Amino acid sequence: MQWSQLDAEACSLARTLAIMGDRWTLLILRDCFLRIRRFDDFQARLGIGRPILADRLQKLVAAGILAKVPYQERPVRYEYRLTPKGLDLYPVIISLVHFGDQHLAGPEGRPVLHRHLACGNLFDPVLVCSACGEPVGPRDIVVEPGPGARKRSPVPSEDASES
Amino acid sequence: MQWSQLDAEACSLARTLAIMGDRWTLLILRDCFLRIRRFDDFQARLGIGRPILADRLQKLVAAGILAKVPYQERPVRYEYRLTPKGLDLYPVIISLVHFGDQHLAGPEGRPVLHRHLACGNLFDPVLVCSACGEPVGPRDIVVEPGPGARKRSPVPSEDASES
DNA sequence: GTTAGTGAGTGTATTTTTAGAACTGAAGTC
DNA sequence: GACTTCAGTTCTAAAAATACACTCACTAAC
Repeated sequence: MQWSQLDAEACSLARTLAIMGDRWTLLILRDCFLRIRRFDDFQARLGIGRPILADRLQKLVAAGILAKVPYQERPVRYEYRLTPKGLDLYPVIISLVHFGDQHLAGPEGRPVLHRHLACGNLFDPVLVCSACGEPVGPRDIVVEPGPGARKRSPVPSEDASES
Repeated sequence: MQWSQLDAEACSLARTLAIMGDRWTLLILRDCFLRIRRFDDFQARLGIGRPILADRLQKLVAAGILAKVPYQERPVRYEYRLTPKGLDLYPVIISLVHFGDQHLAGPEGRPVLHRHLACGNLFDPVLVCSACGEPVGPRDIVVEPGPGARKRSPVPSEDASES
């Protein structure tokens, strides 16, 4: 399988990874959620090479995750803002951060804490079922083919013919 | 910034990405959650090159996300199983899949659906606050330095010294 | 007791990415 | 007119990922 044909896979994970599966994209997105918006700010914070940054920003714009909007006219300068689609990536970022918090924090503890404005408490993200509101774990779920399924679905059944 | 020093960053996202930030690792993990466990099964399903697969599995074992356990003795053969730490990556996988479901599904619809065994319904994952149980979005949270914070925290304040 | 077959990997050559610096270009500032 | 800022682009060299064929250990068959 080639990287470029990942998005043709009938797998939502593969399609998502086709957009954000490289080293830098998620780091750029992290900064987007921290309200970094300008080219040079990304570059300075991340220490990323300019050509790579330009390429990644362009791809994120093409994917509809960021929007390039002018913030001044005379020399036209653009900044990059999360679109509603981009904002939907928040659970991904938070889940990733939470895993790092749980398992990868050094002896000093977590680098950052998250406070929920609505209730005022420090919190951890919890994944719950939209139907019943209970937390869901890896063994609480069954995967079923959906309308967009193709033969090579993530369900391991392709060896059925030789069993 | 070099890829290799990502895990030294005082950022949980960067540390997590240092383990799983490449093209293949998350795809391998997806298959792990679908109970794929053997070298050749991964290889056949993913179409990944054997050297890359060997490398990634080794790294995941080193990171404590997978465990290599023998499943037969005579020629000692190993399979790769998720550790408890690995199981904690479930929210990451599910969030990524859900983003793909929402925004990247083709006109035919979602490739797979998820059913919650506990309540029996098809569902979407929702991220809620562990303290109050309410859903959290990108603008409902403030980030505060934690005990493991260093000067280069994700909060944009590093230019203070040179301004 | 050679020969073929399987599962799990290595080694090497090739392609891709990436890093890093310098350059462009438009506009404002001194 | 020289200098600076921002947002890139264009180079080259170096690092990394990748594909492909190959090895190794063992089993089963002949």
